[in-house]
Amino acid sequence: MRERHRHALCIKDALTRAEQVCTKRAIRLTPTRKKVLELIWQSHKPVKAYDLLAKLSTDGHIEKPPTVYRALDFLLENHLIHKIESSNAFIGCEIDHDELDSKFFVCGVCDEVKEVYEPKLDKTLLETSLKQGFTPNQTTIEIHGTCARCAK
Amino acid sequence: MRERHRHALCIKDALTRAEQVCTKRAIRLTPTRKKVLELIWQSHKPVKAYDLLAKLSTDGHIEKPPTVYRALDFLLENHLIHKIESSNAFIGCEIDHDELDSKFFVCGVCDEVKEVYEPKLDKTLLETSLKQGFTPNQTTIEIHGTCARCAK
DNA sequence: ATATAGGGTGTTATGTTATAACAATTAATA
DNA sequence: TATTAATTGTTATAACATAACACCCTATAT
Repeated sequence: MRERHRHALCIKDALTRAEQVCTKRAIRLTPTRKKVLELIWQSHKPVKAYDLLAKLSTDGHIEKPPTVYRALDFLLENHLIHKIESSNAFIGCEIDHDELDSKFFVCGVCDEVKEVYEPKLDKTLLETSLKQGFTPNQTTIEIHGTCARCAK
Repeated sequence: MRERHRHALCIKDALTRAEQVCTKRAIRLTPTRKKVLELIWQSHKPVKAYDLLAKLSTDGHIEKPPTVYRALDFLLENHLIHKIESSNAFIGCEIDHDELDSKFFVCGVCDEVKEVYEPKLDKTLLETSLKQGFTPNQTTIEIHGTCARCAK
């Protein structure tokens, strides 16, 4: 957890934003979807689908894969979470952005992921694309390394 | 296939480079590893591990997953191929570069992937990292969209 | 030439990640 | 309140990847 980081607020904010987005788009944040989003937001580390599945399951009832993958698909489509492709795991969306520009720093020591907003990088990416005659519509930008805290 | 693109030369060049790299590093490009590299280089589209496995198998003999994954691991470690994380597939390395800076354009129409060398993008990525206090050691940069030919 | 150490391969089994297909239920709407 | 569209439940399986151990080459040192 970051110093001076009140994570409970992160979770609360994320859920509030999700509610707003869903209301605005007239789509439903059903209990399962909300629960999955909450579970993902328990930390800033990406979460695996089958770990979510385990957490959704109780003594009495074991959830099956489609339950969690459907919730994940919904949350992904609505940009409430992202998938970290290089680790097959999911993380809450921290930023209000369009589809193109998700960029993640993945720390190999603490496993936390930070999503950044960086127009300059977007600009360079777009320029590079245009130079190739390429029309981008979705990017996977995942930078693995060591975060500032872990480097100390 | 690109216009004026003699793909047989691509394959030949790739294999020649691989031989050179292996000689230089005193490592062995065994028949299986070479065959896998050749199969990957059959096109500029990323290839799935189990498709390689099928191609390695003959009427008389079915190869098993470890055979192909070991060859892939070897080729990845020596930067002779890359993994496209967002599609769980593998592609020949087109560029002489250090570990940090693989960047791919993935066309959603023809499925071809182009690896680019773009120091300016590296520079911006590094600046963005430093701004976060982040020490990068490996990047996943995969831009999905439509390539120039397919856009016509 | 031959012992041996290390790298490479064969094989079985299993672990991990994700989706197809169809039935049943619930919510929105006419 | 009947209809329809969206959501969920359930079974099965597809797709992707590795662990573990036995065996076999091949390089090298004696």
